[in-house]
Amino acid sequence: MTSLAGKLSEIVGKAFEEQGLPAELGAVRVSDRPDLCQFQCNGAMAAAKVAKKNPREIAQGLVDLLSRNDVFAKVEIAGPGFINLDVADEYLQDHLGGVSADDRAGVPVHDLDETVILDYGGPNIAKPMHVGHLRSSIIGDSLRRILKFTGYKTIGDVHMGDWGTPMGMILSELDIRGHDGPVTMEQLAEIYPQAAADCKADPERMEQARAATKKLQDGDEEYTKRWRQFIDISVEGMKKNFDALGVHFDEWKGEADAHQFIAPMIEALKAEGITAIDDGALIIDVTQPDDKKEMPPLILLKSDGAVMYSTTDMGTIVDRVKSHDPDKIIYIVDQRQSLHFEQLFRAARKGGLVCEDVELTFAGFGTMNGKDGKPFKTRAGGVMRLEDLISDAVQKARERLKEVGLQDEFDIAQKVALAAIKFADLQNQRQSDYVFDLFKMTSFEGKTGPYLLYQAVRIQSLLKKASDQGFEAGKDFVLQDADKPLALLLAELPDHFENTVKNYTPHVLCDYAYKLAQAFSSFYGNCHILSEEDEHVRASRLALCAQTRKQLIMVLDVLGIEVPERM
RNA sequence: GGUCCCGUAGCUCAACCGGAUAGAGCAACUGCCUUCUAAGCAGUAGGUUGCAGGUUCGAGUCCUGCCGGGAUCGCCA
Repeated sequence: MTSLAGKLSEIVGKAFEEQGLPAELGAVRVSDRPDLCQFQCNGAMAAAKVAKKNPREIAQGLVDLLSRNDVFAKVEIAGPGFINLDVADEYLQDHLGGVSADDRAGVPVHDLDETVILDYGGPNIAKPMHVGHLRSSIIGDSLRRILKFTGYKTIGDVHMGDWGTPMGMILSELDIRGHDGPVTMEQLAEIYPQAAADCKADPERMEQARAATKKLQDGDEEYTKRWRQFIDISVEGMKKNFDALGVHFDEWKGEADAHQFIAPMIEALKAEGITAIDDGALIIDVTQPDDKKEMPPLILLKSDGAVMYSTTDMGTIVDRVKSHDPDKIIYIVDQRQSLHFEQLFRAARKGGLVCEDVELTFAGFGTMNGKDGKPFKTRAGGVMRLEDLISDAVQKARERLKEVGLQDEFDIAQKVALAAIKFADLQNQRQSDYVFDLFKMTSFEGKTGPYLLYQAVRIQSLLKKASDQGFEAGKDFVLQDADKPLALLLAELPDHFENTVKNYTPHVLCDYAYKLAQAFSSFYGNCHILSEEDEHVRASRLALCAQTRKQLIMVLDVLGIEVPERM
C-alpha cells in the first residue's frame, strides 16, 4: 500500500506517458495551497522546459485525459501550468477504508531480509552520562525503531569508548595514588576528570597515560583485571541511565571488543600493500585523485604501537561483517567527527573490509549548544547529568498531574516527562546544532511530546465513552467537509515514513505527528462526535478518531515515546 | 590560511526534486470551559529569508562575490 499522493502519482504518471512524457513528471504531492486544491502536480512545467513548449498547453492535454477519470472531483490548470487536483469523496473514503483495515496504516514493508547495524549511544567509561549523550541515544534508538518497523533486521550497538587513552589515564592515576582493589563509580567519577586534567596540563603525565594504555592493550594481567572491574561498574551505571530513557541496545560492545580482530586485520592490510609508516605510525593513505580538500591518512597504529579509535573502528567493522553480514551500518555520532568517518569509510573500502554494496552511513548530529551558542554547560561550568534532567522533568509532570486533579501516578509522570524530553530533541533537524533549553525541554504545552500524548489520550477517553454508549467506529467512512482535513492528513503517513527512512531524519515524523495531533484537536473542537445525530456520520467520525489514535501511537512508538492511558 | 556547515518573525525552529500567498511553537494581545480531558480551540499582530549580483516562466532552496557565526584540518574520541 502507499499514500494517497502515491496512488495519484501513478494515475497521473500514466497520463504523462500517454502524452509521450516521462511518468516521473506525473509526481503528485499534497497541495501547498489547500484553499485551491487538495493535490498538485508540477510536472507539466518541467516537461515544457525540456520540450520548449507552452506549459499550459501541455497541462491542457493532461487535464483532458485526467478529467475523464472519476477518481477526480476536480482537475484544473492554474498559474503557469500547475495541475490542481481534488479527489472524489468516494475515492478518499475508499482509500481511508483500506488504510484503517491495514494494521500498518498503509506504510509498506521492506521485505528484502536486510540487516542494518546502528551505532549510537557511545557512552564513555568513567564519565557519568550527561545531556550531551541525549542526541545520539535518542536519535539512534528512534532510527532503530523506524528501520525495524520498516522491515529491516536491526541491531543497535552501544559502542562504548573503553579502549583508548582515557583507560590509560585512569590506570596510571590508580598507580600514582597507589590505589588497590576495586573502585566505585563515585571514585571513578572523581579519578577520571583529575587524571584527564593532569594529562592535559603535563606532557610527562600524558606519556604515563599513553604507556599505561599500551600496557593494557598488550594484555597486562593486572591492568586487565582492574580495567575489567571499572568497565563493569561503569556499564552498570550506563544501563540504569539508558533504562530510564527507554533506549534499547541489542549489543553492549565497545572499542575493546574489536581488539581480537585488529592484529589479523593489520596483517591483511599490510599484505595488500596499502599501509605505510609515517612518523613512526602505521597509516593508510585515503586520498583520492579528485579530492579538493586535504585528506589526512587513517592511523592504524600510533608510533608507540598502541591502537586508537581509528583502529578500533576498523576492527569493529571487521567484527560486524563477520558476525552479522550487514547490508548497512549507520553511525549516529556527533557531526564534528565527520572527517574521521570519511577516512574510516574510505579505508574500510580500500582495505576490502566491506563489500561495495554495503552502505556505510555517517548520520551525524549537531552539537547541543547553550543559549550563548557555545557547547552547553551548566552555570557551574559543568554538564547537566542525564538523571538530573529526567528527574527534573518527572517532578514537573507530577506537579502538573496534581494540578489537573489526577492522583499522582508515577507511571504517567514518567511517560509525560520522557515524551517531553525525547520530542524536544527529536523534532530538531538531525544535522543542525540546537540550543539546549531546560525550560523548553520540560514544557508540556505547544509543540511538545505531552501535547501529542494529550491528543491520543483524549481520543482514548472519547472512544471509551462511545463504547459505553453502545456506539462503534464504522468500517466505512462518510466524510463531511469538516472531516476532510484530518482524513487527508491520515492518508499522508507513508510518504513521511519514506522520507524519514531515506534520510534518517526522525524530525520528519515528529512534524507529521504534530500536524496530525493539531488537525485532530481542531476537528475535536469543531465537530460533534458523540452527539452527532446521523449514525453513519457518527460511526465514520469515531473511525476517524480511532485511526488518528492508531497512527499517533504508531508514530510515537517509533520515536520511542509511550502513550499513557490517561493524563 | 584550506575545506565544510550555518544565517528565515523579538526568541527557538520548519519548509519533501526549484513551485503559487515562507509555516509552527514560545513570548504579546482578543475571545472560548453548562456536549465528548482548556496539557486545548478560534483569532490578531509580528518577515526585504544576512547583503549584492546571476540563472529560471518561477529562488529561502541552484551559481558567484561579500559580511557575520561555527566546525574541522595525523598519533584525543
